[in-house]
Amino acid sequence: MAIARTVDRRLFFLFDSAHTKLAKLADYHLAGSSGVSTSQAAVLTYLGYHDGCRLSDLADGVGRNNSAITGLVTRMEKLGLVTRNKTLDGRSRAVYLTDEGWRLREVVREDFRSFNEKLTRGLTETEINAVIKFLNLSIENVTPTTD
Amino acid sequence: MAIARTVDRRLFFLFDSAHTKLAKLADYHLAGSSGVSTSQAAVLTYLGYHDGCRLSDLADGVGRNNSAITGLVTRMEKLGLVTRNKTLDGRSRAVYLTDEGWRLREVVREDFRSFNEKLTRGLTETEINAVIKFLNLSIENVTPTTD
DNA sequence: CTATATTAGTTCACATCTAAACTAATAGAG
DNA sequence: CTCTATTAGTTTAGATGTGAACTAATATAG
Repeated sequence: MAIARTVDRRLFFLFDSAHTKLAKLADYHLAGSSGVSTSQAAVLTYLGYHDGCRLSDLADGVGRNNSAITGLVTRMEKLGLVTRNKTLDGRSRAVYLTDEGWRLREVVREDFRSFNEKLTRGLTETEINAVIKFLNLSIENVTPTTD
Repeated sequence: MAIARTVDRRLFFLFDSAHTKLAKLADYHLAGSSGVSTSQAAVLTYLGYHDGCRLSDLADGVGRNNSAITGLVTRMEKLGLVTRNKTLDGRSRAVYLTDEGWRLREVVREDFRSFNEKLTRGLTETEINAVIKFLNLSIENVTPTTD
């Protein structure tokens, strides 16, 4: 328990550092092929499964708030990757991938296949599952605010 | 292997989502006590162990680049948490915690003790170690760029 | 000793995030 | 049907991050 307890005290900082490095690395990977940012890649990926979803659903799907999504989608619209369309409910907007969006989505998918493989290199199946459990717990169980 | 392989494809996105949530949660925790941001808390923590280090060392220590550190330290200087001092080498600057910085550092330490405990809730010792291994691998082994 | 290379930080432009305040549209109560 | 509450997105202000270009200082080669 002693060792883990020591590390526990810095677990979040460790997590944060790792995230910064991985995000940078992911951007580096993407820059060489699809050219989109990691955040935009997440949007492309999500829309591939939920094309035409509302902005709020997209926000939930990629784990960001509506405000972040507004900016992200606006930039992606300018790049010609997505479109914002009206819905039956006048308050909401549906987001669709454009042809170019679909094309890049495939490039991104391939990028991340190899990237994610690299992430798990050196870990056993059991260890990978522990990591996934930890990440899911972080997302689902540790939330005090509804936002 | 089938299940893990499916998840592997989205491991980074899962990681990214988890990070966004945890960062928000950490900020929420800190806001209620020390009042500093997560990034600033990382600086306070690191300086507690390496008071007077160079800006570049601080950047390495908290996993950010020099540019990010310049801004972060400037804001913290304005808040009276740190000072920038000259060194023998005229190019570099040493960063020191002020008295207020040291005080807040203790508050932050206590905040994170409970926060990190919460993070590991529901995980076994073995699983926690797998997570730590994964994070360390991410930081150390998956780096193609030097910066 | 000078000319060039390296190193440490900063500045700039801009992507990304958050929270809070705001607008617009729908829903629901009476 | 109208008034109020809720919901969906946007806007704003500001913190944070990146990479690239820049300044200043030290190191090193000749």
